Amino acid sequence: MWSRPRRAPRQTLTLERIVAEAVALLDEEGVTGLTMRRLAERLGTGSTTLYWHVRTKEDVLDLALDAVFGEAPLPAARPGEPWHEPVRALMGAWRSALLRHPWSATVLDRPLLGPNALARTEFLFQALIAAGFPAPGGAAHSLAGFVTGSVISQVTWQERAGEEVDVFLRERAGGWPALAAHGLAPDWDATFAEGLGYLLAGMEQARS
Amino acid sequence: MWSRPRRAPRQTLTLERIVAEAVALLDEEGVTGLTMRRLAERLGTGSTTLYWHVRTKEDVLDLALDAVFGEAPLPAARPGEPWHEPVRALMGAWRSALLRHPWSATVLDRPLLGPNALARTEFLFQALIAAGFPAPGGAAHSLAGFVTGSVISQVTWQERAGEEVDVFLRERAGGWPALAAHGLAPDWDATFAEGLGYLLAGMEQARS
DNA sequence: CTACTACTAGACCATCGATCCGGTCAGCGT
DNA sequence: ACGCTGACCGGATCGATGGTCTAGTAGTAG
Repeated sequence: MWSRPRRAPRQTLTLERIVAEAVALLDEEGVTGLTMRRLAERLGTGSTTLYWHVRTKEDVLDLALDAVFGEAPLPAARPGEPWHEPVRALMGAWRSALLRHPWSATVLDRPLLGPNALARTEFLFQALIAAGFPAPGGAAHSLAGFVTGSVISQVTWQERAGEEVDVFLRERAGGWPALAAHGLAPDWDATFAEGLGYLLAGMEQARS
Repeated sequence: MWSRPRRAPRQTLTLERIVAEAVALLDEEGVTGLTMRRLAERLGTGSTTLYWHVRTKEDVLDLALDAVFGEAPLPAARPGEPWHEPVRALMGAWRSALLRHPWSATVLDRPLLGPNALARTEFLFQALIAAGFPAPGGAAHSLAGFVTGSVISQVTWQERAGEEVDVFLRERAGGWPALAAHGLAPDWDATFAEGLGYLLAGMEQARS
């Protein structure tokens, strides 16, 4: 998607409108509710028309996902603050944006090559370099992967784990005593903060 | 899926055979290649028959994914070893199993409630408790999320990032200098080990 | 032998992503 | 003034999919 050139617009139906409506539709009905026909209908056009602006449905998802990344603000640099502050802020904003659109978790299995995603990745690399990591690749990928994994875990448990699953787990809790005692219904925000803290602490230790 | 009872078998076509063939088909053709019809055909039966053993296609994916988790061996306890050794071994095996079946990354957005996945999660919790973490929930979820995210990152970059994407990124590398300099074509094994090291180091620090 | 249940399958349905082909309309060179 | 080109639109349609309806068959318990 990102590597193909854009066309010159005539501005009746624009890529921007398509993406905005796609995000709205995804928010309302989830990933299975996104159909080219339904999306076209909401835009007051035919499904065929979409294919002039977009090559496949995958393109729509790529664009929608990058729009979500765009919601995560890049932290402003405050001189004198410890290096991990902007990193923590970025990862938190990253996570929040994804959680605000839970369908995004289902769709994270694609390369994040949109401009918004790349800008945030670049920010992360720069922050780590400024912090004194000469080879920030491992740290950056770890942080990004951690956010991705955390969001997916949380969303799948929250969304899919309804009554049925809960009952099932508690019924057989005897088979998984430690998990049942400490793993069910976690405080997701706290869990994320804790894990991010571990990562950053380990990185701080390796830095010095 | 996991919360529904099994039927008594007559053993011509069994759930086990279905799952094994599903994994094989997924390995060969990826997640888009898994069709109820194709799966049935490979099993020498009609697609309708599958629906007697399985309620939806989602069930097949649940089962296939749990079969993959089953490939990760549970580390044997060796007395006297540091607490993070079995944890590191488990996470490595977990990751390896998923990477051996790259389609699993596309399918990780579902609750991991199969017996194999739960057994490994339970092992993780117990190892952390034995290590002295009184409330291992945060640490365990962090580790699990980290593995999930790492695998997804690696698979998507490796699979989808072909020639086109590579060229695209290097062309515009000027826009993301730090990323281009340190983030492309990483050594995935080393990156995973590094990130896991950060996590474990941070946890060790919090423990003491 | 009968009845029951495990199990199989063909025909069929709605729906989906995507394409074919035929249009419409704005702007620009002449 | 004119017509042509290319941006843009959409109805009809294709092949395929997940899933159901209905009608069976075969092994087995009584």
